[in-house]
Amino acid sequence: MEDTRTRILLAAGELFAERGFDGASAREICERAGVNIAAINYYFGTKEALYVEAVKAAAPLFRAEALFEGREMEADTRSPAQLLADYIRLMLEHMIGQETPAWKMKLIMREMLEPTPACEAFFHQHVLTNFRHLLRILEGLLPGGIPEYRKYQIALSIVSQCTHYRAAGKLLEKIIPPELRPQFSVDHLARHITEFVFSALGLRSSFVDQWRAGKLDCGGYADALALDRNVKSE
Amino acid sequence: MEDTRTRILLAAGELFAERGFDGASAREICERAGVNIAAINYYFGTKEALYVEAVKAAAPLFRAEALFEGREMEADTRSPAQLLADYIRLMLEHMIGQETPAWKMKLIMREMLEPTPACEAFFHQHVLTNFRHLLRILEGLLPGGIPEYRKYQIALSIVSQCTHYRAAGKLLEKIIPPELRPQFSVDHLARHITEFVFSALGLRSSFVDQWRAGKLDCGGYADALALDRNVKSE
DNA sequence: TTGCCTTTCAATCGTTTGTTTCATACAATC
DNA sequence: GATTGTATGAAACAAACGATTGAAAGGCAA
Repeated sequence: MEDTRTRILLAAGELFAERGFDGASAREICERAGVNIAAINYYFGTKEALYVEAVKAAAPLFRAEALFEGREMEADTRSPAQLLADYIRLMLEHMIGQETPAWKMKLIMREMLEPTPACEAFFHQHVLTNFRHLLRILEGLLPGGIPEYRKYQIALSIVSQCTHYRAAGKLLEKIIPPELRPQFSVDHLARHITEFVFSALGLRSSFVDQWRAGKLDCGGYADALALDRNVKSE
Repeated sequence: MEDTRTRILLAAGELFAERGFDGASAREICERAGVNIAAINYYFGTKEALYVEAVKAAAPLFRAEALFEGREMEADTRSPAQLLADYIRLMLEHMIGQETPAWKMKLIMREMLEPTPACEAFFHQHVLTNFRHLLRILEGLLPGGIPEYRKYQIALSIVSQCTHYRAAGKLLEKIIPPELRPQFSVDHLARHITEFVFSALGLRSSFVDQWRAGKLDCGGYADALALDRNVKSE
């Protein structure tokens, strides 16, 4: 039955994400899946092969290509600023959104922290294409003369802010006071990070004004948080 | 001999950081330490107790108090901007600097990603005090009327950029082209992140000008990277 | 029914795990 | 020199691990 294979893969993904490769025993995986221990050997061969399949099942989430799904690359009328805003929101949705299964992103973050030899090449390619997408978006925003390393630094400053909320997830739950937690939803964080990045890039005169005026769509917010209206202006 | 205990603790710290609690076997730890297996029981009781000791040995690194070492809190003449610049640099030095043992920060990041029940309370307290230090620095920079959640968002945007270079360390080595790698030293990153954050906070008119004029010390840099001089100005 | 192939199951394989035991070696104290 | 407390070492403990086996069960065509 194909259903058995799927159940194993799901249970394995959840447990691998929760406790890592060594922490999740084959017996517990099969117990959660409600199948016999031998099934993991029958369908996947070894536990390691099962792990690779679980990572491969989770990795497609981590794609910036989703930004362009349903659109033609050339016919895309979005401004570079809107593209960056969409990118940030897409990342955050994957990180802390409810739609995508939590275990998939957990497993991917685990693979980022310490790459498994079995998944290394495959996974590296996935992350690299995603990162290059962001670099291309930035090239539309930044002037041509900007040195290459600066693009990398800026890109990493952007992705780090997004990934941090899953990387340090358990810890943040305890650091952030409960009454402040509503301000750390996908919507709120997407708005904050986008505004933070735009402001850092000195794009306030044009893009952030559009942003504030509601001409850029990101999370359906209309009101402005007015970052630098509150900031000390000397 | 006290030396044996120390050797075990060091070997355990390195191996726990490398492969996690489950991945590092007690036999391998003792083999690396050059002691008998029974020594881990003799000095620490259980493997778990040894892990706790290893984390406790590594955690003191993660302190913002180091910013003020050798100074009197009240007599500190540094401006809030300089304090933030120092904070960023201190974090980065701990993350990717050569002075502090790499395994200590690896172990701490591992504990951040998935807190061990044994270390949870102890570790939480450590991170929290560090985070509150950053919040206090920000309060000196930002106006009084700014909402609390904004301070948290900004603080997290800052720490995420610093921690990211260790959290995704192995992966970044493959993403960043070799010829660009010199630009990702502690000095270069401290400068980039500080400037990125200052610019984002709208502190360009005062602090960043001082920064560019070399009046703020951070990493000994004198030349300006001139972020927004390169940025498209429409 | 019969035969055949796929799937599931209980039982067990050889390792490796963390932990413990007991005997020994060392150094200091009486 | 005998004794005591500390430290180390080789061996073995039960338990859990991943992997495998051979038999049983199920479905399906002939």
